[in-house]
Order: sequence, then structure tokens, then C-alpha cells
Amino acid sequence: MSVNYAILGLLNSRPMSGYDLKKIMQDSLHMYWSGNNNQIYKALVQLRSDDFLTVETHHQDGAPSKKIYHVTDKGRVALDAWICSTPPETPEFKKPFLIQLAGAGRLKPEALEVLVLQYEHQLNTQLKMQQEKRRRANPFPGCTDQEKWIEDMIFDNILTFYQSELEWTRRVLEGLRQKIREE
Amino acid sequence: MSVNYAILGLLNSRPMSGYDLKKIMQDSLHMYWSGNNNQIYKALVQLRSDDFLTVETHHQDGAPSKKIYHVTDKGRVALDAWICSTPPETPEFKKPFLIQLAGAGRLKPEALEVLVLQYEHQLNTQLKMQQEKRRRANPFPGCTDQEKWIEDMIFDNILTFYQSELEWTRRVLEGLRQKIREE
DNA sequence: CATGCCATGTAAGGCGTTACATGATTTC
DNA sequence: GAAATCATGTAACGCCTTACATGGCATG
Repeated sequence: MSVNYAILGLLNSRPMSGYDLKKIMQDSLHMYWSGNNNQIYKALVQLRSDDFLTVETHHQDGAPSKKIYHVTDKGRVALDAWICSTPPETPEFKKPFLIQLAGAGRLKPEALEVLVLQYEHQLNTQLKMQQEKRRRANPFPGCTDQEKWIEDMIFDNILTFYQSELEWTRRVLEGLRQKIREE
Repeated sequence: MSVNYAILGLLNSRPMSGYDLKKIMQDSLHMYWSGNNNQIYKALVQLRSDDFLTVETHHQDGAPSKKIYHVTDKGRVALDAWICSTPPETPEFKKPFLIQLAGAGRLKPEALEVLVLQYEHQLNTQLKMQQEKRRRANPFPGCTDQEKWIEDMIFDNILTFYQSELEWTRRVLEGLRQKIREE
């Protein structure tokens, strides 16, 4: 149930509404859930019944009223405990492209090259999007130095992921071109 | 439904049973499903009803009888079509550690260091396991050069993933230690 | 004598996804 | 006048996972 703690963590650095959480989760890559309503609102109910959150309803005219969630002391304790006592899991990945590649043993190298070039293009696009996101991301006021640094490191992690995948792609292309020359 | 094509691809390079498929999927990292019975046997039924597979039952005494699946011409055509006409998706990742890190803004750098060191250890273990697997992996006979090369590239991809994650971890540790010194 | 491997399959449940529902305001 | 944004929530479905079921043989 790490979604709950992810949400708790976000609310701990800044109280906000379910809708705000949704937007953040939708365009962050390291929060690997899609950021759908079902999960978020369900999690908020759960966290509230654990007394990890309190709610403050803000009525605004011209827009539906907001529920701003605040983390309680109990919630903060639980969050810290979870962070410190959860043994770090090994990261996982899903690369459907590797499935395609694995089945391509009998394909012509030329056909494979087309595929790999498409993949490279895809990765480049993604990398640029992510870099653009980093440039636009300005830390909200009242954010500590350490929080800024952590956010930076997370961005670094994501960018590194795409960059190393791109480097691998280039190695693959080199190998393929050698195969094509040898034909 | 890329599980089906993953299975089709495996059977294309070598006919085998559901049980064999299960073992392969369980200890391959790039086939990101757990390799559970439910998926595999269901997929085999589907692929057979599509006429992508034929079955050959091998009765063996002293052990339950095997069903060896072979890919049909129709199946091979479908596989190649899928491989060549599926636009490569961007890879995804799940790094629960980043969730922990994201919530650690108010934690002491010393506590964070402990966590990161644990993560580093975890990654090192995983990397060694993977390298060991590669050393033991000997290509089955009748495997083409290109198939061997592809398998190599997939291994390369996986190892690169862990290595670049480890390098990132070291950058994080450096930053953290600087923070500790500055205190 | 218990555990594990071979080998096939089924059942139940959790997590996560898309889509639905509502309703006012702003933007094109 | 259509579509997007703000805002909260529900419903249905599908994928994937664990666990169950069977049963003989081999290993410690």
C-alpha cells in the first residue's frame, strides 16, 4: 500500500486537495500510478480513518468546494516510520520493446534497425519532455533546502534512466549496422 | 496482450511446454510478468484457438505427460507482424525507493544515508545475481548468431539499468555526505 | 518423512485502469 | 456552442497475483 504513503508524503510537505494530488501524480513519473480518482479518494478516506489526516473544507464561489487535507502528528510519525523501516525494494521496469526485440531473432537486420530507430526517437522525445518539465518545475515557497535537493535527485534519476537507455540503443544500432555491412 | 506475443516468440525459437515457459519467464527480468500458471496456460489456450500453435503430447513414464507447443506458419506471420508494426512504447519503471526518498524531506541526512546505503546494497546484490545468470546462460543448440546477439543485448540492457542506478546512488551519497559535513 | 521438482490446470481476490456522473465557470 | 478546468466521487472491468488441487518420483 505505498500509494497511501506517497500521498501522505505529498501532503506532509504541503496540504492540498485530492484534485491537486491527482494532477501531481499524473505528471510525475516516479509516482508510478496513473493518478486516477478511485485510488486517490479511496486512499484519502483510509488515511483519514487512520487519523493520519484532518480535513478543512474551503467553500469557494464560482467553483466546487475544496477539501484541503492536513497531516496529523500521528500521520507524520507513521510516515517517518514507514520511510525508515521499509527495506528499499529493488526497482522494476517494463520495457515492452525488449519483448519485441526478443522475438526478432529471425528478422532481417534492416527491419530491426527501423524498429530500433523508432525506439530511439521515442526515448528522445520522452527525455526532452522530462527535461522541459524540470525546467518549468519551480519549488513551491516554504520548501526546505533538503526538499529541493531531493526533488533534484529524483529528476536526476529519471533523466539518467532515459539517457542510459538511449546509450544502450546506440550500442544496439552500432551492432546492427555491423551486421548489415557483413551481409 | 503482449504476454501472448512474448510466449509466441519464445516458442518460435524453440518448441516447449507450458511448464518450461513458466520457468523461463520466472527468472527473466525483461519478461515483466511473474510467470504464473494462470496467465501462461490461458495464453496457450488462446493462441491455440487462433491457430498460432499446434500441440504434441509427449507421454513419459515416471512423470506427468508434457504438451509441447509448436508455432504454426500463421503464428509466425502474426508474430512478425506484431513485432514490426507495434510502435515501440516508452519504457516504464517502478522505484518504490523514490517514493520513500520523496517523503524524506524532513528527515536527518544521517537517517537518509542509512536508507540509501541499504538501497545501494540491494542493487549490488541484484546486479551480481544478474551477472551470474548471464555467465550461466548458455545458448541452446540450433540458435542463430542473431538470436545470440539479441540475447546479449537484452542482458546488456538489464545490467546497464542496475549500473546506472548504482551510479546515481553514489551521486546521492556524495551529496548527502556534503550535507552532513556542512551541519 | 518432508520437501522439492515435474506438469497441468482452476479459483479467488486485490490493485489499478477506464469510464461514468454532476455541475459551474472560463476559453476558443 | 463546444471543450477544457476545477472538484469530488462511484462503478465496472481486466489484468495479474497468490493460493489451491492433483499426483508420482527423487532427494535429503
